Amino acid sequence: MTAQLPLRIGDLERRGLRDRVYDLILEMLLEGDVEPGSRLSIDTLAKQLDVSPTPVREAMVQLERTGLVTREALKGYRVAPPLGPDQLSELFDARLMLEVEATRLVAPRAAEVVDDLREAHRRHTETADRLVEAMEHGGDVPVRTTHEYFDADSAFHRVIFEASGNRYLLAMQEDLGAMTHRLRQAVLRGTSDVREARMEHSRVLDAFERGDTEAAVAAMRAHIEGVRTRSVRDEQAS
Amino acid sequence: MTAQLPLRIGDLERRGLRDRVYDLILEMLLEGDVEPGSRLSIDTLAKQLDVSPTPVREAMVQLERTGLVTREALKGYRVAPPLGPDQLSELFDARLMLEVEATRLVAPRAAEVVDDLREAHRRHTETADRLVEAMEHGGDVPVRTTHEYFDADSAFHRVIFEASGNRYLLAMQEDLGAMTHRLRQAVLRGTSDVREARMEHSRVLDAFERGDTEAAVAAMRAHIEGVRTRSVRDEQAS
DNA sequence: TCACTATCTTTCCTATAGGATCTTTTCGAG
DNA sequence: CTCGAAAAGATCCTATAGGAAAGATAGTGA
Repeated sequence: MTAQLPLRIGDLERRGLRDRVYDLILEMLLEGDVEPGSRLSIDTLAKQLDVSPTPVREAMVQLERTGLVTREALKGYRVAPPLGPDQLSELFDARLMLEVEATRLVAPRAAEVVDDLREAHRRHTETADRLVEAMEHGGDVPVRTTHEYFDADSAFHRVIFEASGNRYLLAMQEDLGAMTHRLRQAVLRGTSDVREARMEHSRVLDAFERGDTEAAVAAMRAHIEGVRTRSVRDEQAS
Repeated sequence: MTAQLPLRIGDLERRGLRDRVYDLILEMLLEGDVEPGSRLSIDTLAKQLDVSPTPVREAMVQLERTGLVTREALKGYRVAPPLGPDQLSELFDARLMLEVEATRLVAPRAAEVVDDLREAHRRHTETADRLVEAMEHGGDVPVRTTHEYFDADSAFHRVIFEASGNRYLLAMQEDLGAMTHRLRQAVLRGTSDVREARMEHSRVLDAFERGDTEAAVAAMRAHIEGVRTRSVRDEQAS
């Protein structure tokens, strides 16, 4: 986050070229400026990033597991098609299960995480305000602003999963994270969505501060269902 | 399953060398004849399988995601260490969540799956009987017998997940599947374990046949908790 | 005897090259 | 003009080779 990350690599910073290539391609995909269904040529990507095909190939295997790209043997990789209605429904069912379970695990030890959660919520509110302002101001919303908002949103949920102390739950959440992220940027339409999300997060935080486990679970459930409702609505609108 | 699968490859059967290499290494790991913590050299594996390092490397990336192998950048891959007590606990928490949720999703449509479930249970019972007989007979139990038993066990649970109609749930279950499998073979000690597991499966099937959702969920929960109890007991015994 | 260093070996990691396969384009026949 | 087939191009896939880093071993000094 210095000034403007170059697409070239050049210096491998002590953790393998494969991981850097993975990050770059992931960012490219999440940025959203690639057409779903379009081909992702190994050789082309390798030339663009100025590396050999081997690390690109490894990164693609990793990406395949996230569901962001699809692979057909001997035919290459493609950007995954957008989520259909049924896929959307399944995704939210799975996410609801995960978030509820994580909340239920963490809430009894609410005191240990409430500080981190409050800080995450503060950041989320801050970025949300900035985003709403930018949207109301008219014109194009800076990519950076939406990016920060999404990051803050993810961070809020991640606080809970990391505190759950269950590495498998965390891994599952991160697996779904990529899909969820892709969904988010496709959805975000009006300022009301942002306001509602902020309010729902606030209710979760309140329940944690009061140490009320059942209320926390209920609030989290309501939040995920809220996201689902808004997503489906925007899906149908388009 | 013709007669004796050769370690060499030779003919690539229309789905990429990478996938075949993955299957072979996976089987080798699940077979259990590799020491946890031992190194998995890319080049050595490539020579053993008579392929180049590239497809081996891709397969390892895939295996890394399953948790069966660990990777340290610039240091190579290792067979994952055995599950510690806390890891065991987390694994069962996660699996309990998944199995309960899947059961809850499927049970209302029990009629659609009860046939498959009954058949899976029949196979499980059959292999269990064979395994118990072999164990009581004394001497070494054939690898094939235990393998068939584990497969039948997995298949029983898979019926439910596939019927859930949620691809993310299924994917999560398969992710945990590798760890679960590794656990199983480390645990299996007495014939009572097999009998208890068979009984618990039977109760799940009964509840499905009666169309009683809550009973099915309770039976599944009891089953997973039973496996957990037996695993922890055997863990402490060793 | 112990600790430290330098060298050597092993292994990972990346790059380049060539064979096999799929896609596209072009040409010809109906 | 439409359809089918063949050839050219692009791409995936695998193999081989070489540079770089980590680990092991032997040797020297305190």
